[in-house]
Amino acid sequence: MYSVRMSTPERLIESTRELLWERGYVGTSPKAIQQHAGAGQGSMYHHFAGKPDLALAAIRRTAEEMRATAEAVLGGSGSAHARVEAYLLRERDVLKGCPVGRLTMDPDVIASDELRAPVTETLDWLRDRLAGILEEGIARGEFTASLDPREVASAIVATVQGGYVLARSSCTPAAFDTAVRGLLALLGACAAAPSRAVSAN
Amino acid sequence: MYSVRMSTPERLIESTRELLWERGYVGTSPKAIQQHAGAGQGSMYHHFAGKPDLALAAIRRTAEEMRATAEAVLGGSGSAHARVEAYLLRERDVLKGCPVGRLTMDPDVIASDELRAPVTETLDWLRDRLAGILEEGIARGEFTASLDPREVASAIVATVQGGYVLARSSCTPAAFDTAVRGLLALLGACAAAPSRAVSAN
DNA sequence: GTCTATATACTGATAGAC
DNA sequence: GTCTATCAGTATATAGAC
Repeated sequence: MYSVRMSTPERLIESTRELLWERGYVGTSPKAIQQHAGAGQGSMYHHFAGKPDLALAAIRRTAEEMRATAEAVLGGSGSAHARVEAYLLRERDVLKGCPVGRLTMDPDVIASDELRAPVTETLDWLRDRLAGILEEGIARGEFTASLDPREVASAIVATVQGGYVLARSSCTPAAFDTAVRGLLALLGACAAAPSRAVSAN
Repeated sequence: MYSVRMSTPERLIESTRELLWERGYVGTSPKAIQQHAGAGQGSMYHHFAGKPDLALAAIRRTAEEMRATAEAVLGGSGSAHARVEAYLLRERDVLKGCPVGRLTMDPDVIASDELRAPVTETLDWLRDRLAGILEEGIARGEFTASLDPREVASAIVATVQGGYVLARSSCTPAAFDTAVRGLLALLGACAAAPSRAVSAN
């Protein structure tokens, strides 16, 4: 239930965001949204064409927020490794899963080009952003040049998405952290050998 | 629609397995199962107590099958690295997602200890199996001893689960492969330096 | 903008005939 | 074992009063 000071469309969008995160698109009914938002049926259908329309607004906002959250960490200063590490170790509501990534398991979202678009764009953006940082890192001699930045970036995003799966499977946020530490250990081993880097200078 | 030679309970379980894979628990109705199985309402409720009971039978079988499929690759001969690589590169119905892992995004599955148990057990088993293989690999000098087998095993499972997310997000199986190649590249860089391994012998 | 009434189809199940 | 009938409740709206 949101503050009365939030407009009805706002409350509907925010309620939809929460319910989509918690129950997915298939598991979220207009009625549940209305009750959560404290809005009537007519009110919802006055402001939005229907469930897909409202979901689209909610998904777009969630996607945008996720990009902003990631950018806040990835756009920081520090070495490439430090920024990737900061991204992986940033605080997360691990047991709730990724509000964007979970939508890929929703058949009705995947079946709709419109609903899927913000998901695709966000994960693509994240992978490309990480790839750019990794490329910088390679150029600076932080990582061995043998790494393909795009492949490693994909592995990073996948580890995070899969980390949510492991955490939810075992009902322990620690399972997420374990996977992330495994990835960081592998990434750390790809630091360009210091001795060689030094001798190359 | 299954062969008439399959018993009704069998057809119901197999139909449930397919629908759970495709639409999840929340998105799968008893009616849809019955139609897919070519069975009537009464028939389904005669053999199973209800939707959760039937889903449990289906999930258990899917989990068992996944363990068998993984074991067929992981139990093979070859170096630890080769077996992990074979597991990661094995053929998959990538765009359909992981029939076990996708259940972690199903609120009703996660909320039920009984339905969640086979999921937890399977992913735990897979991580432990991989950890054992990695430990072997470290003992044989294939990987640097600085790696924690359990952490890396978690990262491997997570990359696979997240690979499905990336593939479904972009509707391209290649996205899965890209993430896997990234992980394999990182893992390859953790091969115990050959020169040092030789000099240590 | 919000409300109530109404509508069709589906959900998940029970009852009892055959 | 399978079938049809029935049921209370939900899903996803539309219509029209206020």
